Amino acid sequence: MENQHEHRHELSFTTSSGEFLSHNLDRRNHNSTDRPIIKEVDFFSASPNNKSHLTANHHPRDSHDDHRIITNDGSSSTPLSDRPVNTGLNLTCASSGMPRSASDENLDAKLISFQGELRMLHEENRKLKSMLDQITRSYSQLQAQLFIALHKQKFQIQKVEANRSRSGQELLMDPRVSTNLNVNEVVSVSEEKTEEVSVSVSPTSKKGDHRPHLGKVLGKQPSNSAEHALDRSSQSWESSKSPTLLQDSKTQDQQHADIPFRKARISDGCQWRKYGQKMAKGNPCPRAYYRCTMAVGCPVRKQVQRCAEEKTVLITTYEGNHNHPLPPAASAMANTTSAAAAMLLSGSSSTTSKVEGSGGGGYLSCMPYASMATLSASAPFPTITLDLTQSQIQRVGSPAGVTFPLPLHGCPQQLIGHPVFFSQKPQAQAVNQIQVVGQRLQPPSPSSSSMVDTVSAAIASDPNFTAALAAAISSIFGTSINNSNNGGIGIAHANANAIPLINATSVSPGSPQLPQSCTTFSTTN
DNA sequence: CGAATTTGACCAGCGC
DNA sequence: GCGCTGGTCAAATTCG
Repeated sequence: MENQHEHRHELSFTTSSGEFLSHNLDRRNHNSTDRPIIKEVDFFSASPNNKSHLTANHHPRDSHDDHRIITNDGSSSTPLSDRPVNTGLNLTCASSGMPRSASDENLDAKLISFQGELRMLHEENRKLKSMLDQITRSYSQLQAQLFIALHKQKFQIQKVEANRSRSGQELLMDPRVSTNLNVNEVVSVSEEKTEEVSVSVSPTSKKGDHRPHLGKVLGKQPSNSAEHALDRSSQSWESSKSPTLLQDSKTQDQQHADIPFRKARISDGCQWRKYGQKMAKGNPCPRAYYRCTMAVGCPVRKQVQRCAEEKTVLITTYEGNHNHPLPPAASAMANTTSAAAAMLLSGSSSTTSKVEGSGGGGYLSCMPYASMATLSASAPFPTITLDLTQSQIQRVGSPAGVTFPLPLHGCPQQLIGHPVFFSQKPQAQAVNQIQVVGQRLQPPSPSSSSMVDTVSAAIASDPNFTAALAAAISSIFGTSINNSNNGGIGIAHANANAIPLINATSVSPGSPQLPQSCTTFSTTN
């Protein structure tokens, strides 16, 4: 009977509803006299050679394939109906006194019935496992959102209390205070949408430095983490807070420094060194300037700035061409980006309708994934691409993950030169720009249609994309897009998943690489 | 202590 | 010419 337990245990283990399966096994066992369960399990021995072992003397350990049928590893599962199985149930029915042939037929019918039942169980097992996975994911997401919500609530309460406790005389004595308060309000609004600062900041004990440091919680950040820098930039704003507020926020940060939630950090695969930061006109968020440091003298630079309209959108503008090979891991994502852009090239009207129908950023802050719309703001005309990196983006709550950069080495030729991918600085390359504008009106080549369809389907199922696109277009055109649904809790991580959409292949062979620029819009949820 | 980041200063382009 | 804005530099600061 020890073997019996062993089998039952494994069956239960491989079934999401182990209790249910065990129940069925017990029931079947009762129907088959006192024969050990082992022999019933052996019905489904995977190897035809085991047919000879399907006897009452067969030891279950002799047929490991029995377990393989219903292991969690679906790849090793073998269809039961594909092999003739000697059920051995004649032993259980031998006492019936039926003729041998009739008994065999009866057993065959039973066997078919059992096989069908097992298949059903198998299918149910698979469904239950998928359900369990989904539930687990949802649980993680909800847990993360709960942490964020609690943290935000506490933070806001403490901030209100801090504001109340401050004396009006203090406000009058230091003219910087009022100004800083305004800044704080702006920062607060930003935090309301992204929770960037509130989620994972931790205090620093260094003298005179009241800025919380993400790195202490998130671990060492790669130098190419643009959003990290932006986070720190946002925290730099907070460095201008009054000491009272700083003290409060510091306390708050200390209280939540041990929050298990970690933001997913996305890099674009290149190494960037920040060389400047400026406050841009019309945007309360600072613009950060980065230089590619993957190779000496690489002229590529990028600017990262949060969208003024939608703080969850990161605007990353690339300029120049890399003079070095880019990480190979980025090629897959680059292809995806190219395909996605091809979709957009296929028809802007459908894209627009999707944006309008998406309800703005309603989903933007609710989804655990990020997608990316890409615009070019540096060109005299708005251009749009997108990045479907969401499949590679780490889920919130999972260990810090990194996606890889996507140089457009694999960019389809029909995309090269199109303004969506290839916008040049007007003041620098006026002639080339005219060519670009001419290409702008050209439809995509038919060869891209299948890819377009594929990507279109993927995009259609991604509300994040439409939300990002809505914010991007809103930023560019200044149109108001309905954001009434944008009340969800955002998962705090910014995707500076900037994608260099420009590649040397976009320049005719032999010609010098001209400075090029492209702006990407990435959602940060 | 080295590397990366921050940040004020400086410079250039552009419009008035 | 002046002011505004964006981009870059480089010393100071921070961090591991």
